[in-house]
Amino acid sequence: DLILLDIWMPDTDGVTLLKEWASTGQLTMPVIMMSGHATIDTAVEATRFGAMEFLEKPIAMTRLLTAVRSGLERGRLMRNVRISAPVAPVAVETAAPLAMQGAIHDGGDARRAEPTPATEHNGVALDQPLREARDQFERVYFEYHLARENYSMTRVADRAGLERTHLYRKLKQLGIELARGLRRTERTADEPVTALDVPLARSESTVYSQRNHEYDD
Amino acid sequence: DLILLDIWMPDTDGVTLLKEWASTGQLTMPVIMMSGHATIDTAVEATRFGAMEFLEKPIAMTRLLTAVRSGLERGRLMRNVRISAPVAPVAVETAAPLAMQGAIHDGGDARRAEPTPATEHNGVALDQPLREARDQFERVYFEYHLARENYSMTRVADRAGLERTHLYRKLKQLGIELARGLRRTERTADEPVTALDVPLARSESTVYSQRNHEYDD
DNA sequence: ACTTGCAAATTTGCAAATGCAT
DNA sequence: GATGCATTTGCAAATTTGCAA
Repeated sequence: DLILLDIWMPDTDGVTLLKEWASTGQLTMPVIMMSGHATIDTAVEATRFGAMEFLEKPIAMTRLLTAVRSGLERGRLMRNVRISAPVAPVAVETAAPLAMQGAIHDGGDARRAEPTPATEHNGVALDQPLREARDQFERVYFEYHLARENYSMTRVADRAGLERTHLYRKLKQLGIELARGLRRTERTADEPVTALDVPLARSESTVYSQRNHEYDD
Repeated sequence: DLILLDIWMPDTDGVTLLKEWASTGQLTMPVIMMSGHATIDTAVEATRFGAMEFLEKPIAMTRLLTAVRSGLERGRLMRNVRISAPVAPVAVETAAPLAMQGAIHDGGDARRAEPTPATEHNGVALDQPLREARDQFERVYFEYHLARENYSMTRVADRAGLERTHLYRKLKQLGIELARGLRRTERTADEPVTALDVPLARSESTVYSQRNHEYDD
C-alpha cells in the first residue's frame, strides 16, 4: 500500500490533500509526490507533511521504481511500528532518518493499538519466516549505518565488519538503493546519481542470488 | 540560538553538513537553509534531515524575519521538551522482553545519554558488526517463537520456515538452550508469551560452526 | 525428540575488471 | 593518457540449510 500523489489535480492540489490527511491522522501509508511544475516551497511543504519522496516530472522510470520499492518497504515498517512522529513542522530527524519517518500521526488518537504486538521487534515483524524477518532486520541495520556514515561504503563496510565489495552485493540483494546519498555534494537535479540509477531498479534477473522461489510444502 | 545554513559553501555543502549533524545527534537547534541555486531534491533532502525552512535567494527580508522568529520560538520549545527522539520512533516493547541479553553495549562511545541513543533499535544494538547484530536479532526471533509455541520445535520450525532438524543446529549455534521441561504444558499458541525468563545458556563448546576465530589480517 | 552425515544452496572474502572523474 | 577511487564480477572457500538416516 502506497500512495502516488500528483500535485496538479482537477479539484484540489496534492499538497492540500496531503495536509488534510496528515491533520486527520489518515496518513497511514507512504506517500510519494509527483509533479511537473513544483516550486521548492511546495516540495518542502510536502516533505514536511509526511511525503516520502518528491519526484519531478519527467520522472525516470528507475527512480520511480526505486521510490516505490522503498516506499513499500517503509510501509511495511510503518505498519509494524506505531510511529507518532511530530505533526506539523517539528521534525528533527536525528539519526536513522531513512529507517522510517513519515506517518505523521495526529497525536492523541492512536486507538488502533493492538493488544499484543509482540509480533515485532526492532520495527521488524517477528511473525514471519526467519529469512524474511532477518532480511528486514538487515535492511534496518544497513539503512541505519548508511545514514550514519553518510553513505560512505568504506566506513559502513568497516562498521559492519564486511568486505566493502560484499557490502554492495548485500545492499543490492536487500533492495537498498544508494541513490539517495549524495555522498559527495549536491549534484542531483537533472542528473540524479550517475551509475547507481540503473542496476537494481529493473534487472531482477541479475540479482546475484535467487532465493525467492515459493517453497511449496 | 538558531542556524542559518547556506548550501553553497567553500568546503562542504549545507546539506551534507546538516546530515552530519543529524546523524551525530548534534542537531540541537533549528536550522534554516538558504540557497540561491537549489533543486527540489536538495530542498526535500534538507527538510527530511531536519531543516526547518528552506529559503531561496533572493530572500525577502520579511520572510527571513518570519522564519527566524518562528525558528527561535521553536528553539525555545525544543529546549524545553528536550525534543526526545522524534525519529527512531520504534517503541513497541510490550511482549518481547527477552530482547537484549547477550552482552550488548560495550564501552564504545555510548556515553552520551542523550535523547537518541540510536545505537540500538529496540533491543538489538545496531552498532556492532553485522554478524553479531544479526545473531542477536535471531536470538530474539527464536526466543520469541519458542515461547510463543511453547517450545514445540515442530511448530517453531514451521513458523520460521526452517527444517526442524536445522532448527536444532541453529539454536545450538546461537546458544539458546531449550532444556526447559515445559514443552509439554497444555497450552496453545494464542496465549501470550509466558516463560520468557529462561536464561540463555551458552555452550560455546558445542557450537557447531566455528566462526569466532580471530581474523588476523 | 534430538543428532549426524552429506550434498546442494548461499554467503563471504579476495583479486581482478570496469567505470568515472580529476 | 595517467591516476585514484567507487562499483562490479569471477571464483573458491566457508557457512547454512534440507533431507535421509
